[in-house]
Amino acid sequence: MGNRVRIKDIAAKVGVSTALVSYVLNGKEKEKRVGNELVKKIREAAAELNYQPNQIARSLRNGSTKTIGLIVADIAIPFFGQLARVIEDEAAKNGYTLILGSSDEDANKQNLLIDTLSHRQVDGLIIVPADGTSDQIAKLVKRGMPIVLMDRYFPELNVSHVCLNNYQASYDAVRHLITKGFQRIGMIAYQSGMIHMRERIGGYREAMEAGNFSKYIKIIEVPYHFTRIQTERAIEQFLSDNNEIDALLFATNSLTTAGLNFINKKGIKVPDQMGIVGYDGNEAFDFFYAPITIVEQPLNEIGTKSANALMDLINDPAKIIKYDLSHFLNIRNSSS
Amino acid sequence: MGNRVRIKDIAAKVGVSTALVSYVLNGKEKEKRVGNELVKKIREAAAELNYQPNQIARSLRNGSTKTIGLIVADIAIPFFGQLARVIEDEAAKNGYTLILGSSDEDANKQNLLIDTLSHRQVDGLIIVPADGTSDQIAKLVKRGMPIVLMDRYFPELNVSHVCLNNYQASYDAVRHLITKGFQRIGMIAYQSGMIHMRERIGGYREAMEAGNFSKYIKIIEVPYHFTRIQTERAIEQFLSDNNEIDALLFATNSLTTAGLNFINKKGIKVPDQMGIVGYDGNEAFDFFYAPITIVEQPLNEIGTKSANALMDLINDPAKIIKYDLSHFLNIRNSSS
DNA sequence: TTAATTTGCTTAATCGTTTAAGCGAAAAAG
DNA sequence: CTTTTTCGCTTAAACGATTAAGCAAATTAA
Repeated sequence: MGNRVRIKDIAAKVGVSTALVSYVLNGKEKEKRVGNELVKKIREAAAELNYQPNQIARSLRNGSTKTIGLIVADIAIPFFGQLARVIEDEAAKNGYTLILGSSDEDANKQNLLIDTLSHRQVDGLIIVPADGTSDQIAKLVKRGMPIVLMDRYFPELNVSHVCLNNYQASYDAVRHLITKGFQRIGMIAYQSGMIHMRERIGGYREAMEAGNFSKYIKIIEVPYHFTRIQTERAIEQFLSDNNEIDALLFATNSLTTAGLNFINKKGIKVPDQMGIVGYDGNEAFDFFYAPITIVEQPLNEIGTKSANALMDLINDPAKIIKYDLSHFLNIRNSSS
Repeated sequence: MGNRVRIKDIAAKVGVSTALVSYVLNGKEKEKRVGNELVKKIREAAAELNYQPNQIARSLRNGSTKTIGLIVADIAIPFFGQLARVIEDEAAKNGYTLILGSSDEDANKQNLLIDTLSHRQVDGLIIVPADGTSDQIAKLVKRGMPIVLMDRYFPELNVSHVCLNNYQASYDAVRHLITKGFQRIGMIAYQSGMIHMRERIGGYREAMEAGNFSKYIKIIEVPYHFTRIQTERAIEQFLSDNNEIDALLFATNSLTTAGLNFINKKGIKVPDQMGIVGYDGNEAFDFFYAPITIVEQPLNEIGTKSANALMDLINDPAKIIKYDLSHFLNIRNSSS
């Protein structure tokens, strides 16, 4: 703490100015033509005193913290945890460190996090934006903050993003179910105006129409909180309708989990009584008696592309990049 | 970026010194007796210019970054993701922000992370220490860095920690299996000198001895990498022995997952042919045809206690706290 | 009326780095 | 032998905030 060694201490020990020490420790001894003898002495003194550079001071002076902020919905959700890990590694390769925040899909929390992180002078932000936060993002961009949106984006904003091609993913999932003979396919999604959810729903809808099953289109959107109970209610509602459903497309991992639990409880057999396709892999779905067919997202690609898009943006504010990546439909027993 | 507003700009706009602005924005206008008129003007100017404090400059001056470093084995593992989330929230309540790192249970990576984070002047560290890093921790402590070890600790060091009472947890799990009539209970653990693993193994061993089943004690320790294949080999080895086993205790979540996959593949029936108890809950284990009995750790308690222990330590370096928390044995079909 | 105190502000140092500018001395060029 | 260039180093400002110290002016006390 108080005994921290500063450049000044090394300078004093060797008997030179702090400038020389800084040059040497930053590897600029050639460029700044520091004498060979002193280079050695400075290196030795730094090692001997166990000098640890103060990145805060350096950040203040350089105007760059080599830090990137990551705002996800909830780091406890494996999908985001895995993305965080990929981003962490990719950032580290380039000398960046991660500062973390979870928004709980809440606009106010997200706003607080953005403030906290930008006060900490992060060089850029990777954000999984919450519903209705287009203004927050727009304001940030106008202030000149490098931003990459991940998992979702705002079509009205010209901001970098790395997402799944959600429309295509849902479309393919439904096509697959139809191919397997399912017709009365229902969908359970989150109540959200965000594009990723609208596209997942849109893909479902259009695939149903393309299959001439418009009359069987049934979508229930549940709120983000109390997912479990709301999902149960949604399924109950599906079941109590005259036109029973014979398959379900779940728009996220947690909806799938909640749904399967309930389907199990009700004794509904998968896939005989109900075909199932979910989003985002999970070990849980491998252990289900009928392993679950999954729309898999390319996590590594999303993470690395997000990190690199941000670092590119930091170096060149004009470099706006938009990715809509492809899914992989991992077909298993639950849908055949 | 370049258009950032500084205290100096507010001072210029109002026509006062930067000192006054700082006093007002920090709520010290009474203490420092700033005139009411100016207080209002300064507040207005700050709002009008949309002043955003520079936490880096403040950190440098104050010698505190209001930042805590969190080093886990892998943030992509839900167990650590959930802990991170709890810590994030608890830290945020006290104005602290999280900086994140994953060590992969690797001493070198951990060392790099510790350097990176301490260069960034984190006020303290919460570490899930990798095997063989006692020296790293000791050195940090000697340097005066506030540290809380989580999930595991080093008995030889007088450092704060928040862990499970792993001995008791394994002991209870084995007692439970014995009660249910299992006798030839094997254990699959990680190859690790870390106390948490030694205690989990120790608890197993002593419960077996207490049940007069010493002769059935069989432990295989698999390396951290290539868990999947190594776990399969371990189970094969158990099965090929003369004394077949009738139950398995898995020392972690990922071992359980790997093990169940293989047991499934081999067509072994749980619990009739093999009783199972694992560590750390996971949705996956609810969906297994025989839901898995689990040693559940009190994640919220571990996280909040770790965060608070660290913040206490930051405020009072003498306040060393050690918790060994209790598990909850969630008994389900896999063991009865 | 003078001295002491209070009020309300400014000045300037400081945190630990980085780096442009400058300055003798030595070496090279004329 | 003088001038120019190169070499090897130091000085000091800057990043943006905080805060101890100081200083007039106004107020109160003596």
